[in-house]
Amino acid sequence: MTESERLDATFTALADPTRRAILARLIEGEASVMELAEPFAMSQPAISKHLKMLERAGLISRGRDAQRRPCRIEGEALKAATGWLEQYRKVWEGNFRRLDALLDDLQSTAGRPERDN
Amino acid sequence: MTESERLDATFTALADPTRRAILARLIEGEASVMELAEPFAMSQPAISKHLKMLERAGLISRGRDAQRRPCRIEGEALKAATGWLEQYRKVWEGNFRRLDALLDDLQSTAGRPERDN
DNA sequence: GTTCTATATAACAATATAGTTATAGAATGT
DNA sequence: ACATTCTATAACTATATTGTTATATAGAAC
Repeated sequence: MTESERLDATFTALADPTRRAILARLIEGEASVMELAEPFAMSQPAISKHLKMLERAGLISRGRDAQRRPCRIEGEALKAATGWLEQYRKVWEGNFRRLDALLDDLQSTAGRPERDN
Repeated sequence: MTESERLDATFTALADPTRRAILARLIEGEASVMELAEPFAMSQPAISKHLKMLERAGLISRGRDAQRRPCRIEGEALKAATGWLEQYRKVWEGNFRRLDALLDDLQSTAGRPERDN
C-alpha cells in the first residue's frame, strides 16, 4: 500500500461518526466486537464492517481471546494522518511564512498529481 | 451543520488523492479551476466536483475574478480536523498517561454514540 | 454431541462517490 | 452581434459505502 493509499484508507475510516465513536471508546482500552456494538442502534455485522475499515486503515488491530477478537487502537496510522494535516495547519496558521522550505517537504510527501516539475 | 457532520465532510474531502493534491497546490496560493485541473488526466467537470466537496467541507473558499472563480485554502476546517486527530495522537504517544482528564474532553467533543452515560 | 456465545461472511438494497460527455451561462474580446 | 473562455450543471454509468437479514464458523459450556 502506497503512502497515498494509506492516507485514503485512514481519512475514509475517519469520515464516519460511528467509526470515530469506536475510536473514542477504544482510547479507554481494548474492547470486543459485542462491547463496541452495544451503544449503537445497529446490527453486529454493521459494526464488524466498520471494524474492518478501521483495521484496513491500520487504525486498530485485533487480538484473540477465546471467541472474542478484542480491538485496540494503533498509533501509526493516526500519526501519519496527523502529520499530513499538521503541515497544512502550520503553513496556514503561520500565514504562509517560511513557505518555500515547507513546499519542498510537501512536494515529496503530500501526494501530487502525476506530473513532474 | 453539526460538529460531527463537519468532521464527516472534512475527512471525506481529505480521503481522495486528487483533492489532497489540489490542497497541496493551493498552499502555494490562489488558483482558478482551469489552473487546478491542468495537471490531472481528468475533465474540468470532475475537478469542479472535487472543488465542490472541498468547499462543502470548508477547506477552500472561492472568489470572483471576471470569469474565473479563484480558490484559496481555508484554515478553520483544517484546524478542526487536526485538533480532533491531535487528541488521539497525544493520548497514544503519551502511552495513555493522564488518560482520565483527556477522556472527559473527548467525551464532549469526539462524537459519541447516542447513549447518555 | 449439543448448545450457547462471539464473530465473520454472503446476498441484497439504498445511497453516495467519481468519472464521463453534452450543454448552459456568464464575462471578455473582436 | 458573435465567438471565445471559464465554470457549473444535467444526465448517465460504474463502483463504493452503509446498512439489512440469514447463515456459517469457531470456541466454550454443558
